[in-house]
Amino acid sequence: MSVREFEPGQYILREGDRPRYCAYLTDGYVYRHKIVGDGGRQIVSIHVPSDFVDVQNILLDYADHNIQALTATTLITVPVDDLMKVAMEHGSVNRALWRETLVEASIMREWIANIGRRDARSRTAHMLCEVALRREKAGLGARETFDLPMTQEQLGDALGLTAVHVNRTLKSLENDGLIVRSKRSVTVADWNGLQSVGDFTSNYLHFPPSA
Amino acid sequence: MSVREFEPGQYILREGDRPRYCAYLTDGYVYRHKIVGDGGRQIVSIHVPSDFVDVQNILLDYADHNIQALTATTLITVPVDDLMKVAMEHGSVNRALWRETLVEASIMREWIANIGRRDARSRTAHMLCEVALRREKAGLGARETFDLPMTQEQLGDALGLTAVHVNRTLKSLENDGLIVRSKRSVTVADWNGLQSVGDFTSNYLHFPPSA
DNA sequence: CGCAAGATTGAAGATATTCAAACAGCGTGG
DNA sequence: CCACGCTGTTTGAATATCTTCAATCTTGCG
Repeated sequence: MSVREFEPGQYILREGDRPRYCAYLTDGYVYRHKIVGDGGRQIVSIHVPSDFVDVQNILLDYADHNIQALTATTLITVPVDDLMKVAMEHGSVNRALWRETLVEASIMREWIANIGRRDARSRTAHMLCEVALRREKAGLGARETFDLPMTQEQLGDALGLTAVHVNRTLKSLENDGLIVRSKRSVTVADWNGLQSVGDFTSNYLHFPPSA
Repeated sequence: MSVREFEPGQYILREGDRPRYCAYLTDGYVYRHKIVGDGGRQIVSIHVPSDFVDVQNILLDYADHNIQALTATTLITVPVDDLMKVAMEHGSVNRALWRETLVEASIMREWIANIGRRDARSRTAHMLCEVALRREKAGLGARETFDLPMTQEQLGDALGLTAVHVNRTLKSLENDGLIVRSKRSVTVADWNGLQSVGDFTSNYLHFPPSA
């Protein structure tokens, strides 16, 4: 295995590529996205440190989506074949990796519901809650304060909205005292309120039962 | 393992339940869905015979979504523990099951993109193409003709639309000669056209290379 | 300083929803 | 056999939400 650094915006894997490495994210944000016919882009997942970002492709012959660095990131990469070998020899590794992909799938289901059935305000609040909580659980600081290094364009691509509408939505959340923005960092001013607006519960994240 | 029959609408697993069985679908349609705060429902996947419908929950402690029979269905169920035991002892079973969950995850990514970035017409066409092709690959007949036993309400829940809008959208596709409807079955009148409107390519389904 | 990328705002327009009503198909019971 | 009721479909009109277009403003940075 080896440590690799990526620049903001740099592609880690492109759609159609054959995955060779599996990567564990130690620092920075990474996201996956797909491009649709009219040129639109949809971000399908966001990753925080301690996520595996390429197990999804481990058993598939080619990538069905792009993986890109959002910020400067550090990844630990392991050749797919080696990882599979270890997984096959050690049931616990196998189960852990598999479980990771299942949790990811659960998050994707929630995204489908979020994008399909919640309006812009609720949808945006929901996603802020998710990122906040996943960062907190990864030991990256309290849920109330975190850097959200995404442009409004990128947020729109993640939420199925336009950048303009994201702007108005964030403003609305801020006006209601739910969040505070300064530059590109977000502070949750009212966690319960945000959670309520976002119709958010953390069940789907399948956090292991805390000790 | 045992064979179980379900009535249309019957729940196979409910959100919050502890999954005990893993099921292989031999006959009928099954779908998964989540309920959001305002009572809205979002279908997050549709299953055709030859799909495993409960591997997603196999390593998770409780179900994060509901699984429901769309039509009368036949499932072969295997206790989760037994299946895991077999998977741990046989690498090929392990890989096959895992791969199945990864393909499902890929389909969910496409759904996110479909709902997030395509308009109603394109979105609807895309889903028709997906179901048509998955049925065909499962040996259930040519892609051009298949029963679509979903109500427009259910279609709406799958597409993130209202039933009313689904109705207008289907009419529009029919008026353009892309599909023909009679009762609740759909015929694809112009596969290439539908595929084009739906911005559909089958890459994300990860069909094994045909012999 | 001056550029470039991103954020913000307004106005107009498109897309989808909501509400309401009418209609069709189908199984049940008289 | 037909009436009834139920579920689902279809249609229209009004409305809400989100997008598009375009301009202005802000911020970071060479």
